[in-house]
Amino acid sequence: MTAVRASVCKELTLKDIARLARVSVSTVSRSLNDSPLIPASTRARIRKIADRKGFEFNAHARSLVTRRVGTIGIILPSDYERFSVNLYHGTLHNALRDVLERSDIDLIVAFLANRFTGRDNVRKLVTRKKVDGLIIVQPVPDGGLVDFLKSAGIPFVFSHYPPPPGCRGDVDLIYPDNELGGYLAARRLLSQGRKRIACIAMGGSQDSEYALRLAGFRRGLAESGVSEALTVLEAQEPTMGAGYEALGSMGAMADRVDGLFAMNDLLAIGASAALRERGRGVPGDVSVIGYDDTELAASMKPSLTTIHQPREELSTATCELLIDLIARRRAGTEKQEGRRVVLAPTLVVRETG
Amino acid sequence: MTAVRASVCKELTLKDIARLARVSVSTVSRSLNDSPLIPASTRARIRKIADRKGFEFNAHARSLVTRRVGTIGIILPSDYERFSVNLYHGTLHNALRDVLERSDIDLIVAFLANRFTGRDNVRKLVTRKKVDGLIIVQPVPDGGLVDFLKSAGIPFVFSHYPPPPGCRGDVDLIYPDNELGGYLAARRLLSQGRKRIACIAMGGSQDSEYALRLAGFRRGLAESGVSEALTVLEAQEPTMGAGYEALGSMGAMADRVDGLFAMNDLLAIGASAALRERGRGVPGDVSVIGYDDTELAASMKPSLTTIHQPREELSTATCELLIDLIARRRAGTEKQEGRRVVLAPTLVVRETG
DNA sequence: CTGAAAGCGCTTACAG
DNA sequence: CTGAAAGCGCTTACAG
Repeated sequence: MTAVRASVCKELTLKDIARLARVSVSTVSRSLNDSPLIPASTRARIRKIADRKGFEFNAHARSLVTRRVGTIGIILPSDYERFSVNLYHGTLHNALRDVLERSDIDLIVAFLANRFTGRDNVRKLVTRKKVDGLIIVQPVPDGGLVDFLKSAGIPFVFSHYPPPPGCRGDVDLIYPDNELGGYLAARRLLSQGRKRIACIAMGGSQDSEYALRLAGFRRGLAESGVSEALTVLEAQEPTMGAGYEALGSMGAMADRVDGLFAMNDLLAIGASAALRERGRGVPGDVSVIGYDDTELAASMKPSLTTIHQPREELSTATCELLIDLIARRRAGTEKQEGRRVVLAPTLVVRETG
Repeated sequence: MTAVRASVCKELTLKDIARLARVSVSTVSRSLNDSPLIPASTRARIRKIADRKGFEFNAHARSLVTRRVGTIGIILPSDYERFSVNLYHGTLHNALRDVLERSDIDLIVAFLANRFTGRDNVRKLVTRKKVDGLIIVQPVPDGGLVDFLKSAGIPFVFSHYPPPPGCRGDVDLIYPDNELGGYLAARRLLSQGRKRIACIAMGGSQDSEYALRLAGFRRGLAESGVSEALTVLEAQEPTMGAGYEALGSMGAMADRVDGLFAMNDLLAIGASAALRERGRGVPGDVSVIGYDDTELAASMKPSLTTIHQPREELSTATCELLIDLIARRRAGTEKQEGRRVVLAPTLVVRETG
């Protein structure tokens, strides 16, 4: 312990500043916290001394009494590190970080459970009081997690994933309108006069994101009575390779199709490569539309027309809601629950469709 | 305050556990910290009670006295969110998180400075005592940052970026051998009998990563006396678009070149697209090699031969060193300084070269 | 407006 | 082996 102390130059505390300013620690504390009790001139004088010395509050001492840390937790989707997931969620995560940074809030990043020890990270972070609130980028889980969060009284917001079927009504969710996204894709293909349309859905997946996109796409086609013509291909995973395979599995039908909607950008890119290999031009012969508007979409040659996920609004709305919930909790204000904020995606027209 | 308390079910403290176990808080504290002072049977009994109640230490109270939090900070490169940077650094960051997760260490992620308020995040995190150590994924900076970290006595490791020219010798750096990577690329092209070789360098950049790769590439060519034949193209930024442009800028020479090394995967992919558009087959007419082995490299059609960055070793070595430094600091053990751990990249042969 | 004092929930000499 | 007590660095009634 003494060795540690020795190696550390100056562990500045309120007491030190108080001594320098010839006032009590109470006054320093109030001054640096901008208490109206202290005259502005005194505040300024003390602030100057603190700044000159590079003083910062010890976050632990402070949190112990104020019961807040200035850190929030972000829970990443469990498959965050898969390329196909990371491509979209990485940018969503960046957007969340941007918004939080604006409010000068620190950010602890974790998965729902530790992937090696299996520990429940959420309970750990919450019970140890390491976070003031949580942004959970995961579908609302069935188990007791939500009950735990509620009983712990910690603010939390679910972001990105639509409510699963039978989702409890007492949690706050913010997510993009996947159905609308699919619908926009259909309208676009139809507006280009495409008739023989295929789409690449995510095979065997219960994942409602993709299911909703497909439903919206179907609705769009149905409005123009084209739905009969729809060929649905099933991809095994949301990757370029799977998109390439899916297109290949069409066989000769691939030579007739003139419009293609893929459930994400990677599938669309893979399918486009397969189309080109068959001698079918994109967008000359076939219009191709992806989903997500990942950064790849803009840089591909030809660049990919796609459905833009409202990342910015999603991040902003999520953080603002959480920050509001944290403030309300501190104020003791009763908070309403069960918000459903649904954000609209947009069509981004580029070269492929 | 009372309102807050009311909404919270049970704020379990050591005292509560002590009451339940009919012992003192000292005994509970020692038991849960596995102190050998307490007989194993007592420890087990108390541990069981704590677990049943879902007790966890209040991290703030604990840190206040132990002077450690169980959180480390990762400082991201300032251009982390650019696609070209994120593609590699996102996976490096994931790898770092994996290693830390294994040790059950929490992780606060930040940039060197807050991009909105301009605040120095490192000083903030360190002075407020929010982190036990720092992994800095940034070139060693000139300013007083390092001096500050040293005077604060906080352990830190610079990861990924090679030491800039004139870098101070008293900091620990772990990074891949970029020169070797370039060399490997040259050897590969030569082994394929390629003679008319071009490379896409990063234009106008002082960035030594790219400079070193180019130097290694030159060395490789020189060994076979082919260096005269080298055409160096300058890209403006490390993107697909820039790679495409760079290749285009070769004009008719593009029809003669038979080997191409690009300073990263995106440049290679963009250049390959341009080559194909000119009717030059990859790898039939031209062998193409990228750098980084980003996840895109494996999924492209044709898949990209590239230099694999030793992300895993880099992450492991970085975290292990930092964890060791933190332990030594606590133990008061004198630590050596100025380590330079250089990791070897490897050639990953795929379809393009 | 200002300060002395209690207290947040832990750990750890110190005394038994 | 066990516990009472001091102390980590803050905030905040409370009293002036």
